[in-house]
Amino acid sequence: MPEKPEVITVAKSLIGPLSNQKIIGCHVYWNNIIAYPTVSKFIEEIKNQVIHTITTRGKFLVFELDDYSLLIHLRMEGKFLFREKNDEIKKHEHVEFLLDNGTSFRYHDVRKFGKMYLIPKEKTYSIKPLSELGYEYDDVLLTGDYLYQKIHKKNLPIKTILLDQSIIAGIGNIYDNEILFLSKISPKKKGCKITKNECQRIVDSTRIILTKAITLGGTTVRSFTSSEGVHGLFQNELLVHEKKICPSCGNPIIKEMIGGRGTYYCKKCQK
DNA sequence: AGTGCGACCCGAACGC
DNA sequence: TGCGTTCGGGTCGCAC
Repeated sequence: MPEKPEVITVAKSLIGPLSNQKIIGCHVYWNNIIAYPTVSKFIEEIKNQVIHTITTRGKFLVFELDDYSLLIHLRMEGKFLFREKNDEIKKHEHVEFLLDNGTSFRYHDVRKFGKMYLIPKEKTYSIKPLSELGYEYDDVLLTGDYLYQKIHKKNLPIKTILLDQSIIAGIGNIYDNEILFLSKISPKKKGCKITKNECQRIVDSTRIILTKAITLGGTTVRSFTSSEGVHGLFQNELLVHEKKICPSCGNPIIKEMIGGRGTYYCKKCQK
C-alpha cells in the first residue's frame, strides 16, 4: 500500500508527463472518490487549470495547478494510467482527466478507497486534510523530544501511534513494522512507557528506513504498483514485514493483530 | 480529549 | 467445481 516512499515515487513519475499540461475536461465515474468540493464543482473548477508540479505531503499527492491544489490520497490500491482520450473506460477506472495533448490521465482503484480534494491554492496547507498532518520524516523539527512530548501520555501501543498521521506523516503498516524492528522496540509497548532514548531511536530509524526506501523507489508488494511501469525495490530490504524468521536472531517472527493491523515482530529482539 | 469501532470497498483466500 | 463467507487495509466519523 502506498506509504511515503511509494507516494514520492509516484509523484516523481508523474512530473514529466503532466507538468505544463492543461486539464481540458474531467469525468467522474465513482462519486465517492471526490471528497471535496461536490463532484459538479470539482469538475467545473478544475477545467482549464494547468498542472505546474507535483509534490507530496504525508501520503497525499499535491498537484499544484493555477488556482487550486489537487490533493490525491491513493489509500490502498490507487494508481494512475495514461490512455488515449477515446479509449474505453475500464472497470476500476473512476476519474478521468483529459489533457490538452490528447491524453486521458486516469485514476484506477480496485477498492474505490482513494480520495481527491480540490482546494483553493492559498488554503492548501491551512485547511483539512493537510492541516491535520504531523511532521515529515525529513523535517528538522521531527526530534526524539518532539515524539516524546506527543506520545508520553498515550495509552495506545506504539504500533498504533506510528500510524497516527497527526504525529509523523507518511508511515503506514509496512514501514511501521520495519521501524520498530530497527528500533528494537515491541510494537505492543504503550506510548506512556516509551523512553526519550527510545523516541530518539524511533526517529532515527524512521529517517533511515524511509530515506533508503525512497532511494529504492519504494516497496512493491502483491497488489501495489505505483504507476504504469514504476516499481520499487525496497521489498528486497524488508527485515520483518511478512517474514517468518528474524534476520537478527533466527527466532520465528510473530504475526498478530495489534490495533486491528497485521503486525510482524521478533519477540526476542524487540522489547 | 482520548480511545474504539463500524463503514467504506472488493478480490483473494478460504470453507464446505 | 462452484458456491458462499471472511478478511484486510487507511482514514473518517460517530459513540462512549
